[in-house]
Amino acid sequence: MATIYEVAALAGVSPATVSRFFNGTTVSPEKQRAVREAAAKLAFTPNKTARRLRKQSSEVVALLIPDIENPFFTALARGVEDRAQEAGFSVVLCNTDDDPGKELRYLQIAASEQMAGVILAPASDEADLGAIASLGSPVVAVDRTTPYPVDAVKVDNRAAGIAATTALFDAGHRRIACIAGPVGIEATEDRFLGWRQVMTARRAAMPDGFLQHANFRADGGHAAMQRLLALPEPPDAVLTTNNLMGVGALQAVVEAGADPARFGLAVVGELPFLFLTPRSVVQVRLPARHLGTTAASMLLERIGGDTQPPRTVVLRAELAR
Amino acid sequence: MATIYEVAALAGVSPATVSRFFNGTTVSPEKQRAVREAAAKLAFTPNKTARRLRKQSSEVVALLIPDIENPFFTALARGVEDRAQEAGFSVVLCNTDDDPGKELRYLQIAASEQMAGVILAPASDEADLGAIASLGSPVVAVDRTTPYPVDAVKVDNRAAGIAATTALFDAGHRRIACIAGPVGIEATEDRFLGWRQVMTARRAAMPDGFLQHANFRADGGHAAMQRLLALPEPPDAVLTTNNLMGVGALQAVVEAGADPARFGLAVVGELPFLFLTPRSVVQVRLPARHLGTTAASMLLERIGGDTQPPRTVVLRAELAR
DNA sequence: GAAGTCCATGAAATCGATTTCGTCAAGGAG
DNA sequence: CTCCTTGACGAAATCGATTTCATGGACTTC
Repeated sequence: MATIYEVAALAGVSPATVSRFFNGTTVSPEKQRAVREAAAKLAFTPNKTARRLRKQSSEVVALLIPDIENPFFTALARGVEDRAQEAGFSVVLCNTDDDPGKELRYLQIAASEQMAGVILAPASDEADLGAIASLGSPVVAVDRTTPYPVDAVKVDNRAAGIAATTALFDAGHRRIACIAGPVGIEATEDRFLGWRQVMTARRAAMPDGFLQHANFRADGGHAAMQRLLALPEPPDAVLTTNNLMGVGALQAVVEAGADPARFGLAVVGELPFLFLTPRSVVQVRLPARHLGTTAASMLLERIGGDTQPPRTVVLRAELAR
Repeated sequence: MATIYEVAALAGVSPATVSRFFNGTTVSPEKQRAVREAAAKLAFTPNKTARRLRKQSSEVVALLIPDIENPFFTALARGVEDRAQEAGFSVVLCNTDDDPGKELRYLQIAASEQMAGVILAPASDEADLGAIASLGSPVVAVDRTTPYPVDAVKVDNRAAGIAATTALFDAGHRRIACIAGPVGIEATEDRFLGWRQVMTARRAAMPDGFLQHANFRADGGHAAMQRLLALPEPPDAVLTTNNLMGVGALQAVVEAGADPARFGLAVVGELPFLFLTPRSVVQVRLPARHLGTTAASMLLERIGGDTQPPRTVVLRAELAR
């Protein structure tokens, strides 16, 4: 790998001039040509590490998501990537597994790698954004918010929960259970609150056991659904507050021999790779990719020097079909 | 962010000693304590950029995959990540979209970022590994091989194609079509060859149109299936050479009103988030995660200085159920 | 007790870019 | 014609770590 010094020597100019050439400062035409030729001959690529050390910043942003195997987050990641790419930034994807420890580690890495910024779907409220924020790197929270004053992009989760539950009511269901995510995650908690609000307003019964907490994956939804079906008086419909739990729940319904077209299922999110799903399944489509592009845009503005007070953008989810 | 100099000053030692403390060289107990305390007080984190510049290497590996929204590749990525994590490495995920241009760009970035190594599912044979290889960073090809002499981890794709096709035969199908991926991708081409081998051996007819090429995504499989169903004498079964094309094909079968439990469908790979799929669907399970961990292990060995000649590891796929 | 090892340590060089500062020459104003 | 501004450009400092080299003291060994 050729260095700027070798290029300078070959071109008969100083390293400073080579640097200027590559960074757009004015350089006389003859020297431009000399540098261009020398660089081409040596296949020179500027060393990003050296540049980063000197400039104290990079063209890399970190994206921290809880689960890379969840299509919601990969779609979101696609959005971030596309937008960042346009602006000449690379994206580093990090899997936090909803583990605050891993999250913290990645945040520290982002800091010590001098990344230009961080987009984070926080695993917990404790996310030590303090560390990052005090560092000057901008942070944008996505999908979930944090108590720290940073930009955020989220979905109107309460409304999503309300829409989904209402749709189940409209389909004639009354005994509607809810499979919610782990406690403490604002996004899915709001969806659960939407469910409760509708249930209360419609004076529907919410017996013990109708609220199940589960991990965010399919196995969690599956187990929770089995618990619901084992109740003395099981529900005739269920709302899951994310997509993968919906997959697991549907699986459990099918396994139990119930007719999935009869049993009411509503999902906040989309059942991924949907094809044989009964039409009766209610889905509230979340703008995953859009969340990503919006978050990336906001981050890029901050990186560009925007210093307005933190904003929160709320996107609407819409009932599919 | 505190620097090593500030720590040194506070601890009353030289920067060299601080560096030695953090890198495990012998330092007297008193100075160890002094450095530890100073570092703690200043919340010192070593600047990775400076370290990387000096050491000419980093603890980051790049993983280049064609499609982050394909569960096969995310599972693979998980494998890579888990293994790398254990060894203290971070993984940077890059989406090549099966675009040789993007792939080349990311390879150059990997080079100029002085990444410790690259794991690559090549988008094309032209992948300019020359650039990377000449650089000294080790490279491991995964899922697909390349003409360059690098380590590789792949699946016995021919056998997978044979197993899937044979299963369709065993289920009584004779008019079996094949939806293959784009030409030039070795992995799926081998699967197609497996199909042809079985068809030839069993003297089954392979009329024009029974071989369809499609892009690797669900929409490609969907369109290809529609073309197959529109044939004057359509097939009664189909093999798709990857998972997402299988999703699309199944969708098309259902839409066309055919009974998916009757129409034979075999997929090399797994239908993701499978639940209502007819039991009759044949799936050849690919060890996605295992491909990832194996590739990561091989890469880590190379990073560790292993210089044996390039190896190719072939994993077996097994018929599901 | 002299000579030879070994080890902890600090000073200074180093990685490869960017950037400040100063110089020098050309061009414009008075 | 002289003074001043402007712009190109090179020398050298800088970013923050690692690493080489030199030194001085403690410890062995004969």
